[in-house]
Amino acid sequence: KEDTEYVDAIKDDITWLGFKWDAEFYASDYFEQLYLWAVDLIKKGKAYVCDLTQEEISRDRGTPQKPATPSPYRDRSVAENLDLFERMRKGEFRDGEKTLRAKVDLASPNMHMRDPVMYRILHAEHHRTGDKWCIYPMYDYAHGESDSIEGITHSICTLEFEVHRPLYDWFIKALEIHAPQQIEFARLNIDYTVMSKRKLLELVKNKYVTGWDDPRMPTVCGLRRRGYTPEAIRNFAERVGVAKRDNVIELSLLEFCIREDLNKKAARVMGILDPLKVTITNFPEDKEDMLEAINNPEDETAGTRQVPFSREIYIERDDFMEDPPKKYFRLAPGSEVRLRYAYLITCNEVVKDANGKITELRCTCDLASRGGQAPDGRKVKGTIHWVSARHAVPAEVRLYDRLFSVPDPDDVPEGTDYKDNLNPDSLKTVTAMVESYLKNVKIGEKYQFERLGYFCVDADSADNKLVFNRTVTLKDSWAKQNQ
RNA sequence: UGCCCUGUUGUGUAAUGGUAGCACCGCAGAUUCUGGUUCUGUUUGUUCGGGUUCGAGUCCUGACGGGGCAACCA
Repeated sequence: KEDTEYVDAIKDDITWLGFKWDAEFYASDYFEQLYLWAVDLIKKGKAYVCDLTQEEISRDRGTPQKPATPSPYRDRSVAENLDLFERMRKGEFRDGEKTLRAKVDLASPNMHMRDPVMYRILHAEHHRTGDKWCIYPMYDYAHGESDSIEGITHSICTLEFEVHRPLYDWFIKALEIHAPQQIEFARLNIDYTVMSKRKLLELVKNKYVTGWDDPRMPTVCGLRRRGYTPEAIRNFAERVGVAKRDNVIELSLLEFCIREDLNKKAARVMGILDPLKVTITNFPEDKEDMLEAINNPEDETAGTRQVPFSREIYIERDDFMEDPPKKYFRLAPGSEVRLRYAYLITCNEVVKDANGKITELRCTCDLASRGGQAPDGRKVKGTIHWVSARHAVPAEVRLYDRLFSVPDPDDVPEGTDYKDNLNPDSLKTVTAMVESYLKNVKIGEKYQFERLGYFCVDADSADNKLVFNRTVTLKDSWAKQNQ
């Protein structure tokens, strides 16, 4: 019954990724044919009704080295099997009382060949067939036969079904029907990331994350909300390739793909995640200067915008150091930097509170450097981003980190639950000051906050509140050499 | 101690029996009003041992490593 919820979600994801499908098929549409074929197998002496319980079947299955012990019902007559199977369908038995089993090979080293169950009794409502059926085919029986009905030539699935292929082929051959070919490939893994649906479901159920579309989830809808684009994901998949060997892809490849795409598309914008007030002492109190900023240097057609500048601005706290190391290009006492698109400023005074925390910088600017270029042609190495204090608007910004704090969440030390390694700092929310230009953004739009990273307007930003999810940080060679 | 799958740079993926290539990562430079982008250069690889061959990542053989399999789940 809840099946449709997942089916619909998958359809949404596929559509969003940019794919279409010709037609939809449901295994349940084939229940009648599957039933007829099962009868056919009974008649051929290749299937029988078994009264053993689940536990008994499991107990008698043997081990890879030791053959299974035959079910006492294995040699029932065709007539009796036919009668019993029909009565199973009619609902004369309770759940689990009987099964239909294929008569294959009890000594096979492949456990799936040891008389697998084809049908079990389940008095349950089906989301498509309602209460028409009380016996349902098992995956191994339904899979190949459905493929055959649909005229499939190549049936692609993941590696864990490799051992099922002999059985897949066995049913097709026994039924003498069109033979599709099953081909397996390795699933995609990403380092530091849980990909198991079972485990992700637990994270959702137990509210470790806000839902399947939590921006930290490695789901399509999660990536989407995080700001990943279909193009980037498709590109990623293409670069990863398909093969049969197990793989673990480095997260950096995914990040490369999204940066590559967003670099071309995302409008540049200025925002300050951790504001530090700067007063330009020689800038008139009431003056408002409008400066021209380029929206996207990678895309001429994106045009320009006007950015207001005034006496009081905010800069990133990281962009000032009182006692800078050798190669620090940004603001420091006595040093000069460029405020992007605005003026060259020099820091003269550092104001601190009682605890010694820096609360304000007092700077002077070169009024002749309006636009960012000094008339005398002198060069400054550093250019930092800023926002006019008077004009800036607050925004909630969510910074995401890896959900897990171990290299491989699927390979945690013995005895620990993988959830014990959840990273408590995987979500950090800060109040940022962003340029007023962002007041009218739409949900889903992507921006690059200059020097900070790519951000996506979140679906939560309803009631006039600006909410951004950080998609991915910019590459930062300075941070790297200083870690 | 059964059967199946699989071993190519740090990662992923190519190479009719004929120069081991591509991308990411890393490193080094150049350009730059984003320490971004772009551009250039660059380190590192066929798991091991036999065999066939003029020639083996590729074929044969033996070992070793990794993964999977014993649900009335899919």
